[in-house]
Amino acid sequence: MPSLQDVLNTDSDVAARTLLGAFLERDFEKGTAVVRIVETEAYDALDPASHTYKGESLRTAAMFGPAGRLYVYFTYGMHYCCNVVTGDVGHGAGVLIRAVEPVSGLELLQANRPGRKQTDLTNGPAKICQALKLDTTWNSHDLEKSPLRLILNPMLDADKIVQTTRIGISRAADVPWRFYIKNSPYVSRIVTNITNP
DNA sequence: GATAAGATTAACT
DNA sequence: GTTAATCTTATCC
Repeated sequence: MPSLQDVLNTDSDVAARTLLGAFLERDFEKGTAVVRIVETEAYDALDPASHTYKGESLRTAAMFGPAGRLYVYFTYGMHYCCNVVTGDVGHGAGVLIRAVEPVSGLELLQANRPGRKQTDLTNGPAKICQALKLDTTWNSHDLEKSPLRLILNPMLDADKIVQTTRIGISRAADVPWRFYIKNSPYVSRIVTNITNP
């Protein structure tokens, strides 16, 4: 059984496909919630859209660490977003988790985002961090370990995956490194830009 | 020291 | 569809 680090020590666009369908298990005081990853985006050190493009900084240090760890950043003055680190140590790359769907422990997630419809609970990168209660103190957390574990599942068939350009970026906006599971009601937005329909 | 932009969301027209 | 909220970081005087 290969370790998480072994599987994710690869190009971030490959890892972004691999992570579709994977589970995240989050232990809270009141129980465990499980979610399934349905939308990802890849970022790489050679990619002008990546936080790591201009080299390592205090903020991005986690992305330069070993694969299979967490990178959480704070943005727009109020939101956190989480990534799975990929590639070699010293190479700043990772996969942004853009949307997940609840598998179990739904009420634990709802408690963190009260009043939201079920499909609005985790269909965006900052919503996921709210529902799973993640902030920058989780930077570099090893995803093999509780209370937040990443469990990989077999790679989905290519015909279940849709590939498009990434959302909410201005640089390298033409790079088709967004991936999501076809027909998932939890994907963060309607797609206008399908590369592999 | 000042300023602008940002891997977003929710509320509004 | 448009826009306010809100603050860290990078870049530019």
